[in-house]
Amino acid sequence: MEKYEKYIEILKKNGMKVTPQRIDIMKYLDEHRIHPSAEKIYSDLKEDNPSLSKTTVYNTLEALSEHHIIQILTISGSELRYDFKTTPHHHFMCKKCGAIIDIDVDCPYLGKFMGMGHRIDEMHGYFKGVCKDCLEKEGRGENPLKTEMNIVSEV
Amino acid sequence: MEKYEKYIEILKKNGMKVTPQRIDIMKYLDEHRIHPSAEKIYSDLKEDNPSLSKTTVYNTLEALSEHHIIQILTISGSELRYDFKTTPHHHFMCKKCGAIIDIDVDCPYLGKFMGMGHRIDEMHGYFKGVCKDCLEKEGRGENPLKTEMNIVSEV
DNA sequence: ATTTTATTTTGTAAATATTACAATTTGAAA
DNA sequence: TTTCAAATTGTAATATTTACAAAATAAAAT
Ligand SMILES: [Mn+2]
Ligand SMILES: [Mn+2]
Ligand SMILES: [Zn+2]
Ligand SMILES: [Zn+2]
Repeated sequence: MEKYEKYIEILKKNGMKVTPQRIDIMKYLDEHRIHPSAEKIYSDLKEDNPSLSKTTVYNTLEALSEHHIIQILTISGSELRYDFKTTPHHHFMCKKCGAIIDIDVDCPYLGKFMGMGHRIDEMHGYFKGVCKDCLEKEGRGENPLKTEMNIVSEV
Repeated sequence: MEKYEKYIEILKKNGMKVTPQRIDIMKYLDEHRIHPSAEKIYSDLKEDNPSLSKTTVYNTLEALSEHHIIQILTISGSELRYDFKTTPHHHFMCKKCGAIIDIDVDCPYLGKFMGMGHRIDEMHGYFKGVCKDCLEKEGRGENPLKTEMNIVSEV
């Protein structure tokens, strides 16, 4: 795995200095599409680079997101999660196991919102519930949404 | 303003004890549809009830959300915001002034997601940008989304 | 109306995530 | 090679949320 060129390219294209920490963090996000937290990125990368600072992780994530190289997900509510993929897509979070997975659809409402006069910079579609794997382990249980809206299709 | 009956009804219907603090918090959320934070609810209500505890605010918000009397928004990323309205709708947050406003649309993807085998309990549509008012004060500026996807309609 | 009891409220302390800051290091331009 | 703005590091501070135990109280039982 010696493919750093990809990340160096991206950094240079954005006028950012190329540092080993930035390359490591980008590579980690690119190869771990689980939308990890800053803490997970830090603790995993620290194994191979013990001098890595948590502040560097936060600084880097902030810088990358400002350049739209990564996007920040607020789906969890307790910690920010980071996504190497910046093209619009939705996310599902399992409240049992914490997994966050991509849902590849694009939102049909963007045009409508633009017409309201606001400037839209980001859009996030978040769904929360219990994932297929967890359901198979623990049973399907109740679906709170069903009581409050009409479900289009049931599995 | 002596309409506590509404909130008492809701609490009783959900098998929750009726307390003045819970009534105050529900009434506040019902009458302040700005999706306030726990801190804002606390500091505003504390003026009329100086013995109110912040823990009570958090406990109450947690209890109300578990009974689906309110919903929790993770749109901000730095603090949770609370919404008395629980029927599905989207939100827009202005990154300049912090305002969060309702967008009344419903998501056409719910059926598709259900078909994937996950149990969906919540859905959140979050849009972020700069609101109309802030734009009029400070100019429209750049729209980062425009570079990454095709905008359907521009104002 | 009084007693009883499980629940709620309260205040403080602890936990967690994130940011601020100053000293040191370093990437890259000169 | 020298220079220097920018990045990294470690620590301290901040902010939000949760844990916990004692006191208060809503509501059920008497
Ligand atoms: Mn994603
Ligand atoms: Mn709302
Ligand atoms: Zn799961
Ligand atoms: Zn605004």
